[in-house]
Amino acid sequence: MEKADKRCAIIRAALELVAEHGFHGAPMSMVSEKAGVAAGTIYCYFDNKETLIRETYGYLEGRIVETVTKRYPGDRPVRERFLHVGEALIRYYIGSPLEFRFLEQFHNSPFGVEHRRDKFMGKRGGCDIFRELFEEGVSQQVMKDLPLVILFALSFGPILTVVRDHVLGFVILDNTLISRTLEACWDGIRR
Amino acid sequence: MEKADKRCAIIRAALELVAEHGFHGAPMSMVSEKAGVAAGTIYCYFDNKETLIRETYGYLEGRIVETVTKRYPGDRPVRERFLHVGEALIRYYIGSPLEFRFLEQFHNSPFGVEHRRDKFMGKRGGCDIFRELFEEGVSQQVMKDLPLVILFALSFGPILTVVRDHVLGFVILDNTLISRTLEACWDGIRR
Amino acid sequence: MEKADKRCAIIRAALELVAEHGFHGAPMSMVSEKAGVAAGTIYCYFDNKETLIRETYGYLEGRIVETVTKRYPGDRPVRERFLHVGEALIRYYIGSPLEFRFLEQFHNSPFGVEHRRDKFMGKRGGCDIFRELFEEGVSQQVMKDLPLVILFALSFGPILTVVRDHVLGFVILDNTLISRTLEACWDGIRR
Amino acid sequence: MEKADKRCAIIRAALELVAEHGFHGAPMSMVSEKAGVAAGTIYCYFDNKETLIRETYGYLEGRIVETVTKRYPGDRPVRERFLHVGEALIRYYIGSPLEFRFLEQFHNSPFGVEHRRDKFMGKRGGCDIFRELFEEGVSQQVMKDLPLVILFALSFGPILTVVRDHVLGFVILDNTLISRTLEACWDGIRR
DNA sequence: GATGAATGAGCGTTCATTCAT
DNA sequence: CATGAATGAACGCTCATTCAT
Repeated sequence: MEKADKRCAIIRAALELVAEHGFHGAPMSMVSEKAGVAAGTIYCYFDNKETLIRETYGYLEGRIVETVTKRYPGDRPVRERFLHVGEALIRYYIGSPLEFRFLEQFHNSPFGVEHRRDKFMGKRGGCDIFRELFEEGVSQQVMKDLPLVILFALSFGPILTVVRDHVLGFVILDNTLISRTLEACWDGIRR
Repeated sequence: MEKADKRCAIIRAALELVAEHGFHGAPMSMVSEKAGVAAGTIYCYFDNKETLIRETYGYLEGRIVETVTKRYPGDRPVRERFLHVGEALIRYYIGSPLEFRFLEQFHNSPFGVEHRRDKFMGKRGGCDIFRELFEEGVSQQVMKDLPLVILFALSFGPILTVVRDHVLGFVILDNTLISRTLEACWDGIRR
Repeated sequence: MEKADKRCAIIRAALELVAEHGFHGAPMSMVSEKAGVAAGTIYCYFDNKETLIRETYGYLEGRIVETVTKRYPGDRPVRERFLHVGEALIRYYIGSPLEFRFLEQFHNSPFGVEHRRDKFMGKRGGCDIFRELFEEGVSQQVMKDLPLVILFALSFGPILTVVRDHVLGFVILDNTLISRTLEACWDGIRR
Repeated sequence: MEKADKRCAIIRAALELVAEHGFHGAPMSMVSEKAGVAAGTIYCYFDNKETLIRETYGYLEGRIVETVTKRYPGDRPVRERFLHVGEALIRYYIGSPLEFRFLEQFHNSPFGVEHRRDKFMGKRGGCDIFRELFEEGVSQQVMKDLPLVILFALSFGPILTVVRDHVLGFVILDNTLISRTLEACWDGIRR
């Protein structure tokens, strides 16, 4: 196995175990077993468990930014861009339920809170696209004049909840349901 | 100390510790210490840690139902009832950040998922009032004709997100912001 | 087994294992096994390994002070008192080779150095009797006018070395050899 | 890099790390890093960690013998030779605190004890010069008629202790203090 | 019922050593 | 010879749970 492959296998294993059982239900011994490496090998690639989880998160974040950015209609109206972003997110999450569950676990851990705070406090990351979109929406007066945080909540709150319900089998998000849900979100934030 | 008091003290201690440090940051020994009882005593009242956490959750659920039900304007229009429920929830959570944090921890644990599944699959609980409200909203054609799960997501997704942001200090929810947020939620679900 | 007995058994086990194999050759698992308790039990009595070792040291220090103090001829000339102290030390160490080895290990560990520094810097302990003796010796002009540290080295350096040689079997310290060695030490420090 | 250079670099690295952090604070990986070689390379030169430490000790022993032997006034009286040896040792140790700390660590490890035993039991090493000096001192009746081991203890016990105190900063050994200390040692062993 | 000392499986992590390159 | 990624046994320590009192 190549070096990069091994690193990747460890991240995959961590991803899956954390997604299924949470941070504390994913002992390093289990991660190493699932990745097919020895216990100590993980520490050749990651300083400690926290770092492993953070880097797994970073890896996912990259993929999501990629997903959302791809074919982003930067020159279309705000509404259309919003719907694009929402749909990209929902489709990505639905297609990668493990990733989705991992992200939920991460966001709900101390790391996640800290991470959000950092990002919020200015150290931007891939979220700039969201910020720009909403700021433009407000300044063009097509969105309600609410704090960004509230607009985010009105948009991503339902999206994440809806995806969770889908992943848990409480609803099946087909194409029409996805678009109707996103339209409803738009109704929530639009003027 | 009375028997009921002791039981209650244990639940309070569990609540606070889980809220502050998460499930795995709340060892039984710490719970017993905070509750002012011996380590073994907890097991006189609860079979094991899982049960303790579940019952703590049940206790909170009861209080929330109480909160939402109190002064519930059952004879007023759907919109008004929705706003009442939403405001009751937000105010309760904001006034009881510990409870809110506990609930978030619980919902994001394996227990939480299982719990939601049980409730969804028919074993109702205190959520009937929500269900009734939304079913009526749909049948009266004042709400969008979407699955209940989606309407829940459009309503409680933003509410919980917004409260979390408040608790973490990313925004301050004053009276006007609360009502404007709830109006926006209503825009999302109304026809 | 009584509570105090268990604590004592753990200290004995730590003492023996550290004496024989050094700090790092005395894993907690071995200590617990030797003490006849479970691994976790040690932590009911001591915060961590460091504390266990420190308290073991403290226990020994107490016994030594006791030994040296007992029948200490406080009203006799400095020389006589010096010989009493030296002989008490040598006899104690020879009679308790395990204790002696432990002390050597301790003194040579980071803890030991720190401990000496603390004591030296003013936080006195049981060594006051030594300090008094030597200060009086200097002021009465029966000892050389050298810094206390040097006088200590001239006295305890040989004593500890000689005991070590005895314990390792390089020499057998009988009564005459003990007293002749102490006389030689006295020759080293006396005016 | 030459083969001999590499070997030497490894020994230097081991020496420094053991001196600073003790045997167990000097992992092979750290030694290799400090020496500027790969982890596995050490095993081209030394069978295992124990061997590395032993050979590091041997290297130091050689340097010390060299130091003590240089300008050794073999034709001068015993007293003078003793003072030369003592001063050479003290000056060497003080000038090479790392070496001194390593030696202390070594002497206090299981290896050290075994090493002393071997040497004592006949497999002589560089200590012959000491042995000769003291044997001559005794036979000329300028030294006390005590076993060699005791005379060694009376000489080197204080010397090592005094140097340790200097290295730890408890005293500063200037020229006069060195010579006065050595005179005191001589008082201890002389007739 | 209540206690809390005791348990021991399991955790995250380290590091001497190996071996394919 | 030299490399350094990989190994896995062993470490110190935690904590849910038990049970004699």
